[in-house]
Order: sequence, then C-alpha cells, then structure tokens
Amino acid sequence: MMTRLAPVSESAKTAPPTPVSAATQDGETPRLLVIDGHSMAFRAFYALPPENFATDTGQHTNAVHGFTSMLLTMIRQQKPTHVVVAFDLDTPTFRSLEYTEYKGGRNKTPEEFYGQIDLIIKVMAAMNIPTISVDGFEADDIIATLSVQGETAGWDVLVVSGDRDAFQLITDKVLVLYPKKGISDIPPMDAAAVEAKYFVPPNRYSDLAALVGETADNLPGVPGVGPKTAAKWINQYGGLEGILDNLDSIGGKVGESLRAHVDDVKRNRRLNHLLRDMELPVALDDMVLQAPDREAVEELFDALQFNTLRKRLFDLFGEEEEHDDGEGHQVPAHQLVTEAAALKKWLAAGKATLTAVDVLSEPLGLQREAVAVALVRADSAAVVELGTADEALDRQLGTWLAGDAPKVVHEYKEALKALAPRGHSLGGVVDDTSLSGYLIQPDRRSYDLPDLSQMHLKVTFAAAGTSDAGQLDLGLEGGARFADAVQRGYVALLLSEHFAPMLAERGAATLLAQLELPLAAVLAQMELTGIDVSQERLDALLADFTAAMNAAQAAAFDAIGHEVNLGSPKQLQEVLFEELGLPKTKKIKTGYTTDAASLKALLEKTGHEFLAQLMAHREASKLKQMVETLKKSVDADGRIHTTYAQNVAATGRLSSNNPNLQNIPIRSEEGRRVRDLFVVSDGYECLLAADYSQIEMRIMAHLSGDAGLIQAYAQGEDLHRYVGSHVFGVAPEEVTSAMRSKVKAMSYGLAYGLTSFGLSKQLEISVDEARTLVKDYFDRFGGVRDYLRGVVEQARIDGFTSTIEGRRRYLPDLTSTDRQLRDLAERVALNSPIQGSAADIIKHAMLGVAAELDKQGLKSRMLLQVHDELVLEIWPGERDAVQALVVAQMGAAADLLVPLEVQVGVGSSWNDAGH
DNA sequence: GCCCACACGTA
DNA sequence: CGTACGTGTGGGCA
Repeated sequence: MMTRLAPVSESAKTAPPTPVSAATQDGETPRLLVIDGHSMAFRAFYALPPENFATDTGQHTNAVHGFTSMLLTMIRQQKPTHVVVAFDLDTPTFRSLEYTEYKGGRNKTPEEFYGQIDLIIKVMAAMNIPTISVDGFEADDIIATLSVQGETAGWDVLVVSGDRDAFQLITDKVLVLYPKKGISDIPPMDAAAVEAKYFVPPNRYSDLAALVGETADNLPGVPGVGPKTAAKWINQYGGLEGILDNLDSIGGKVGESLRAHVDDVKRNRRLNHLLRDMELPVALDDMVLQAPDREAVEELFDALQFNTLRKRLFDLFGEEEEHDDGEGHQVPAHQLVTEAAALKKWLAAGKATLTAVDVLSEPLGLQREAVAVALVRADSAAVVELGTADEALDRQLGTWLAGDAPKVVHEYKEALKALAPRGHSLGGVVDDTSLSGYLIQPDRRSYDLPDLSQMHLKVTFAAAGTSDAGQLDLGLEGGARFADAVQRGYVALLLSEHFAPMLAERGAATLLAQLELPLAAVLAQMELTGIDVSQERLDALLADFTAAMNAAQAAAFDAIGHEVNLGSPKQLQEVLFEELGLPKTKKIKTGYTTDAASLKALLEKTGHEFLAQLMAHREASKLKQMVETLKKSVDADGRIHTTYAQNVAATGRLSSNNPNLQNIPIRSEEGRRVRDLFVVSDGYECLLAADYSQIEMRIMAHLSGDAGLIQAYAQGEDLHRYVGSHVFGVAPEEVTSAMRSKVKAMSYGLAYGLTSFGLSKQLEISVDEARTLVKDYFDRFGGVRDYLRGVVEQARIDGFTSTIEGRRRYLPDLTSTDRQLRDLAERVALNSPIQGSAADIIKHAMLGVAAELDKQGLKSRMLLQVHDELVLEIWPGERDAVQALVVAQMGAAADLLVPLEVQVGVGSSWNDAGH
C-alpha cells in the first residue's frame, strides 16, 4: 500500500536566492524598477474596496493586495533585473521642518489603511525585494538618488510613482510610470510625453510645478497661473531663474500676481527639488531580482489569505506549486511485524539508517500508554503492536528502541512517557522535530506535525480520522491508525532532513543535541514521577476557601442590599460605577476596570464595605478554584503529574500545564496554604527547594559587563542596597527601605524595557521624578545603559536576539513602522536575552543535577522546575549529598562574570522547603 | 461548543 | 506606556 502525500515541492528545499532574469549575465542592460511605496499603496487602497479584502482577524488588506498585484504585473510586463521599493517615514523631513504646512491639509488616513504599509514591507521581505526609507527624507529623494545611480551605471530605470514630482527625473535612461487612477497599464512617461503634456522638458518640470503649485503637497502656486502660462514663461526666459531675473518685464495681471507671490514660488522650488546624492543603505547590486523566500511567502500569504496572488507569484518566478519527481515523497508501505525474527530482519536491513519512530498511545488514567510503534525509513516501514507482541518480539523492539540506532521522533518526551508503562525507553534520538522546529522559529503557536509540515514542506496531511489519506485501511483492524503513524513518521523524517541545514545555519544544532533533547528525557522522568499531594489537606483547604468565599459573598450582598454575580466584571461595573456611583477607574475596552489594584485604591478612597468583601471574595474564590483544579489533577497514584511544554515560551523557558505548577501562590499567607498541599512522598525524607538568587540581575551584570554591578556581586553585597547607595549618593547603611524598593523596581524593570512612565506609575511618583531616577541610575551604571542600547541596535541589524547559549529569538517588528509594534519588539529585545539566558542556565543545571544523581547512584529525584527553582525529593540519608550536588550543579551551570548564588531549603512540604 | 475579554497566580 | 506564561469565569456568538 502506498499513500500519496500531496503536494510536495522539491524546489522548496533547495531554491537558493538566484537571479530570475538572465539579462545581466547576457550582458544586456540592467533594468531597475524603483517604486514609490506609499504613493502606490494609496493608489491600490483607493482602487480596491477595503470591505472585500480583510483577514479573519479584521486586518484590511486591500492596499497590500493591490500593491502586490501591481508589482507582479510590473515585473511580468517590464521584466526588470533589479527591483527596489522606497518608503516615506512618518518622521519630520527637511521639507516639513522648513515649511510646517508641507503636505498639510490632507485628509486623515482612513482607518482601514492602518497596518497595510507594514504588511507590504513584510511582503517585500518575503519576496527578497529590498525596501529603503531614510529618516528625514522622503521616498522621492531616495527615488531621485536611485535614478541617478542607475543612470550613472548605464542602467535603464523605471520609476513607478503617483507623485508628479517624479517627472523631473525623466531622461533618456529614466522613465516614469504614473498610474492615473488605480492601477492600470498605461505606458511609461518619457521626455516626449512630458513635453506633450506640459509643454516643458522634464528638467524644467520642477520650475513649472513651483509656479503652478501642488495641491497634494499643500504648496500654493501663483494665483491665475496655470501650466500653460507657466510653460510659456519658462520657454520664453529659459527657466525659472530667467523668469525671476526678468520679473519686472512680465506684464498683465498674472505678472502682478507673480511678483506678489514670488516668495511662494521660490519656496516651492526649494521644496520640490529632489535630492539626488543621498547615501543609501542598499547598493544597486543588492536590488537584483531574486526568487522569493518561499517559506516566508507561504506563511505570510496564508495569514493574509492571498491565495490567487500566491499562485501568480510562484507562477511568475517559475516555481511549481507541485513537483513530482517520480521518486521519494511517497509514504512507504508498512508491514505489521508480529515476530521477533521479522523485526530483526527489518532492523538489520537499515542498521545505521535514520529511522523515524512514531508511538501510538491510548489513555491510561490521566497519562498515556503506548499501544504500537511505527518505525519508518525512507523506503520501508514496520509497525509493532505492543499489546499482542510476545516476549521475544517485545525484547527485540525494546533493545533497539533503547539502543544507539539514530532516530527521529516528533515529541520525544511524550513518546518516552507513553513507552515507560510498557517498560521501554528510547535512545539514540538525534532529532525531535517539535524541538528543532521550535529552535528554528521559537514564537510559533503550534509545532504540530501537520502545521510544521504545511509550513516547511508544503505538505498537507490531516490527523488520524479526519483525513482521506488515513482512511485507506479501514478494513484492517487498526490499519488506519498504523498507516497514519507511518505517515507521521515519514513526515518527521522529511522535516528532520529539512531542518538540519537550518539548525546549522542558526548555530542551534548544539542547543538541540546538548540541551533540549537530553532535557526532554529529564522532563519526561520528572513528569512521570509527579509530586505527592496531601488529600486531607486538599479537602480541608477546599472547605476553608469555600466557606471564606461564601462568607465574603454574603457580606458583599449585605453591603449593597441585593445579589450580584461577583465573578462578572460586567455586573460589577454596574454596581460600582452606576449604582454606588464610585469614582471611575482605569478605562478598559468594556468600560472601567475592576482589577485588584483599582479596588484597593477605591477602598482606600471610599472605605465602602462592598469593596472589602469583594476583594476578600476574589482572593478566596481564586484560591478555591485553584485547589479544585489541583484536586481534579490528582492521578490514581495520589500524585500530580504536570506537563512541561518545552516549545511554548519564545524566550526558551519551560511552561507548565495540566495543571500549571509554576503559578502556585507564595506571596500571600492564605496562598501559601496551597503550597503546603505539596508534600514529601511516603518513604522519602523531605522535599528540597533550591533557587537562584537574583539570576536575572546577575545575567544583566554579566551581559552588560557593568563594573559597578559586577563589583557588588563579587563582594556579595545586597545588590539593591548597593545600587541604592550609588544612585542616591548615600552610604549603604543609609539606604532606606523606600530607596531600596525604588531601585529594586527599576533594576528589574530595566530588564523588561521599562519606561519612565511605567516606573512613575509603579512607584506612584511623577514622571519627572522617575526620569531623574533613571538618569541617576544610568549615570552610575553606564554599562547597563550601553548594553541595553546595544542590544536593541544589534537586534535591529541581525533581526534577532541571542542568549548566552546562542538561542535566538527573531524580532521582525523592530523595523516596523507601527510604533506600538516596534516599541513592543524593543522591550522584547531587551528582555529575551536575559530571560532566555536564565532559562538556558537552569536547563543546564537540570541536566547536571540529573546526571549527578544518576552517577552517584542516589535515589533522590527531581520533581519540579519553576523557572529559577528546582524542587527535589530526598531519599533518607541523602540530604547532604543531594544538597551539595544541587548547589554545585546549579552554581556551575554557567560561567558568568558574577557568581551564581543558590539558596536551599528543606521541609516536609513545598511551602516548608521554601524560605 | 468556540472565542474573546478580564482577572490573577507565578518567575 | 515592564517580559514570559496558564487557567478560570462570564458573556456573546453560532
């Protein structure tokens, strides 16, 4: 049985950026296509109805669609060898600085246009077409400079612009395409066309425009003077200079008018003169038309829902959507193996061949248990059912699975967990495509095999039961599931092959092999182990919190004289702001916030009993709900087995779910009672919690190399006290707790991209005060300022940030023209290296701890990870040894310029082990 | 049943 | 207008 997998593109895997046109190689004259981005985007916007072009998320795309369509047409018709797009920035230009009304009076940009320029820039990036914008200058200046550069190089230049100022650029070699309305295929303007229309040569067009004026730019001309009069004067006096030299000899009413407005004319001429000698960030040769970045186009056009455009694009660039080379990319037939000898034979046939392993599993309590294993190679596949396998077959399989034979898996950790109840392990895993996909692109929503396959291979296949492809074997028992598993394995194999060069290019191969893959095995063990919870405490706590919640609710109802759903922010707004007429809080989408901070402020202001009870209810119901969730998560073994997600947090952190054990309360007294639910198992001595002290600040000290911070840590000082003493210029012992908490907030804030505004809000001080605080801080710790500044700059250049282990996070929005997006990307750029490096470090520590426990033959075990904390369970008598090895491994997990300090506590519950 | 907004717990 | 997560509720939609 062969299942056809479609569609598959061979070219997607190769496709280096090669020039599409052979013109330059043939020695023909290069043709440069220069596009005025904003003006063409606007043309497209008004040519297509926005209501017909929008994504599911409501983003309008009519301008993007029209622009892209226009560009494709242009490339097809004009056959340029080089293409570039110039954009304006919305920053002031030398023109607007000279003449504040420049381009004033324009209608407000329609709301539907927002975001579309950014999308166009993304489309250009995906098409490998360079875009240029230069602070302080307009696209017109860039275009003029490019025209001159192209002409000087002996190239043909075609300028596409909706701005008539471009006419001054026309020469023998430079033509202008000026679309009249929307996007039409009118022929380019040459010198003759300009003269036919305006009666002046192109190099005099600016003179004419200065006299006539340009309403689009809010540049009034001479009243009564139109193109005809202007052209007559220009030709009579040989240009504007001649006219100005002979002002007095021009008669009639128009002559008077000219003399009255001569200053306007001079200003117009200064402003419509285009700079032709700018320094541009892109060289002509880098504008060569390349094949599009197929992956990026797929992703972007998927998001934009541009299906016909995608086809047009790939057609234009000669890339087939489908490619059948008659070999490979066909899921191999599989044999159902029922005897050890048959398996042995199959395994021996491809001893050192990379094999994909797909584990089929079924629920077992709240966990899963493997029921079959599919082994997939490029040309053959075998399936082994675990339930029916005899001992010999099971042993044969188990030995091979645990052995060194190179394997590819998708979701290694899940495979390990499902195999464990069968007594099987999995060794020799060289790739887990859910992890390699993550390292390549850490901010994706999903790393499902079908998603990755669609994205990277353009191969569509559906999960079991939903796909036609998976239905072929319904007649055979379990056959469809097996075929599906084989298909998954085959796709994982293809993906792994596809990813290998990408990982290498990003320097992520080591990260995968040395960190993430071994960590997956450690995490699998931690998840399998789980943590014991006290059923008695659980029930008692649930009762307590429920009672507290009910009491608070009753008291709240009493306070206002009627019932209300306290869990409904909407109903609460009614009560608070209309019924009780309390002062309005911070505005949110649905009205005014009722969050804890605002309720607290309201309570302090008004002292209303309802507020106090509402807050009590909030806390109790939150905790009750959390305890309920935990109770539901207790497995048959009386333990809670969380699941760690290794590919969710874009920074490299783990996340925890089902249930989340990384957000168990610790700050409030009541909350800590939840932490007390987690107890040491029978037979073990105690729980041990070890956490890094201020790891993010230490990483900041390391990455910035700031001498002050490094010294503070080297001396083992109280960091915030030390910083406070320097910022406030007092002796360390004179740092008040208010001063300390201010610098503490700021120190941490800096790692998150905090602004003066944000700091002022948090510390409840004025923005000026906050600004001074930041300045004083940076005056004392200049290394931090330089580092933070450099991180963003470097990320803008590279397109990504890196952690100390080289884990990357791509931030395309750093160059977005959307302020909000750009600012957010900058804050992310500040935080990601720090948060991500901390994640790298504790991951290394976990590997070290696991290896050392194993090496020393200890029975103690690792249970939990909470970002900067590890929780272990100590076997009787091993406490000192484990504490020593944990401190040693955590401390040695990275070689920083400052020491890594580890705090340890032990106790019979997680709360007791805290400190 | 699905999705969003809100709220809130952690590092 | 400080980063990274997960989970629960209410409420509007289909």
